[in-house]
Amino acid sequence: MGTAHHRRKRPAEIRRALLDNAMQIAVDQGLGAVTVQAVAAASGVTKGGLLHHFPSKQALIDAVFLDLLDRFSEDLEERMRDDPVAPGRMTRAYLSSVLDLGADGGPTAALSILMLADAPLRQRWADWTEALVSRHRATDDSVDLTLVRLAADGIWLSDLGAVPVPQREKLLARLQSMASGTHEGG
Amino acid sequence: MGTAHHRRKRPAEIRRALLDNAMQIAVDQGLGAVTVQAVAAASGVTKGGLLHHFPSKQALIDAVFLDLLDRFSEDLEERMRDDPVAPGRMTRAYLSSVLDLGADGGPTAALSILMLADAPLRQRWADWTEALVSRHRATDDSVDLTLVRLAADGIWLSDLGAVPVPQREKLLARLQSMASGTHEGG
DNA sequence: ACTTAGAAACATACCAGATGGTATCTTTCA
DNA sequence: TGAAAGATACCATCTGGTATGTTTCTAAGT
Repeated sequence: MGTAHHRRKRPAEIRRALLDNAMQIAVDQGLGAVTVQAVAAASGVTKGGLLHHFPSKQALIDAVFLDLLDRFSEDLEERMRDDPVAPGRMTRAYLSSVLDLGADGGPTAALSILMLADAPLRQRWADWTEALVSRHRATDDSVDLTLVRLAADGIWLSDLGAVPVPQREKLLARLQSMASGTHEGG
Repeated sequence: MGTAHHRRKRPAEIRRALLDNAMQIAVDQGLGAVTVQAVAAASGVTKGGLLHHFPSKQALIDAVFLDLLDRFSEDLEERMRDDPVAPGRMTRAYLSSVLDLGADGGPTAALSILMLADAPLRQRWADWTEALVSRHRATDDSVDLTLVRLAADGIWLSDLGAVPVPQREKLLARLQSMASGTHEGG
C-alpha cells in the first residue's frame, strides 16, 4: 500500500511554506537551485503536491516575487499611515522601509536582486516603482526627495553585498533631514 | 570522415567570442539560459571546443564576470587619469562611468545584476567595491561624495529597469556639483 | 446526526528532453 | 613531432511536467 500520506491537510500553510522555502533556497543557493523538487522537499511535500498549488515552476517563481512586492507595499503604506506630514511622506517611508530590508541580514534584499535578474520580473518591478512615484507625484517629486530615494537604493545595494558604507550614521541623518525638508530645497 | 572543421584556428578570438556570447545570452534570456551548448553554438564552436577553453561551466561564468569587472575598472581609471583635480576624483569618475553603463540600453548593467544574484560572485563585487573606496579614502571619503556614489548606484538600478528618474537632468547636475565640491560640504 | 458524492489536497510513477561533463578522435599550429 | 584547438560521440543525472492514484475535507441530502 505504500506509506501514503496521513498528515492532516492544511493547504494554506503548505502554500505559505512553499513560497517561504522557495525564497529561502533562492537566497541561500541562488535562483538556479530553485527546482520544483527542492522546494517541494523542503516543504515536506512531493512534486505533485507543489504542482497542485502552482501549475508550473514559473507560476511558483512569479508568486514568490508577487508576494515579496506585496509585503513591501504593505510595509510602505503602514509607515505612511504613521506619518502625519504630507510632503515627502512617501520618500521617508521608502527610506526607512528600504533600510529595514537590508537590516535583517538581507534575505529579502538578496531575493529582490534575484527578481531584477529576470527580465519579465524586472518589468513588474519597474511598473510597480513607476506607479509608486506617479501616485505620490504631488508630495514626493522634488529633486531632493528623488535623490534620497536613489541613495536609499544605493545603500540597499551596499547592504546586499555587505559593503560597509562610510560614515553611515552621518549619511543617514543627512538623508532623513533631506526627506523632512529640514534642508533647503532645490 | 564527417564534416570535420576546416576553419582556421584563432583561439584568442574564440575565447573572446565565448565570453561575449555568454554575456549576450545572459542579458537577453537570463542566466538560466546560459548553457554550455548555447554559448558554444552561438560562438560557432561545439561543446568540446568550449570545454577546452573553460574547464567547466562555472569557470566560464566566473570568467565572464571577472572580465566585466576588469572592463569597469579600466574605464574608471581612464576617467580618473583625465581628471586633474584630486578631491572627489574617484567619485566623479564613478558617477560618469556608472551612468554610461546604463546608457547603452543597459546590456552591461543587466549583466552586472546577474553577478549580484550569485552569492560567490556578489562577494567578489563586494571585495572590489570595498577595495576601491579604501584605496581612495584620502580623496573621496566625505559624506557628500559617498552620497553621490550611492545615488549613482540608485540611478543605475533605475536605468536597469527602465524606470524614469524624475527631473533627471536637474538631479545629475546636482550630483555633479556635489562631486565637484561646488556645493557647501557637510 | 449520519451518510455520501465530489472536489480538494496530496502522493506515486513515469517520461521526454536537456544538461554538464568525459573520453576520444582529428586537424592545425609552432 | 608534439602540443594546442576543436570535433564527435556518449552518458549519467536532473529537470519540469503529465497521468493517475489515494486520502482527506466539505457540503448537500436526508
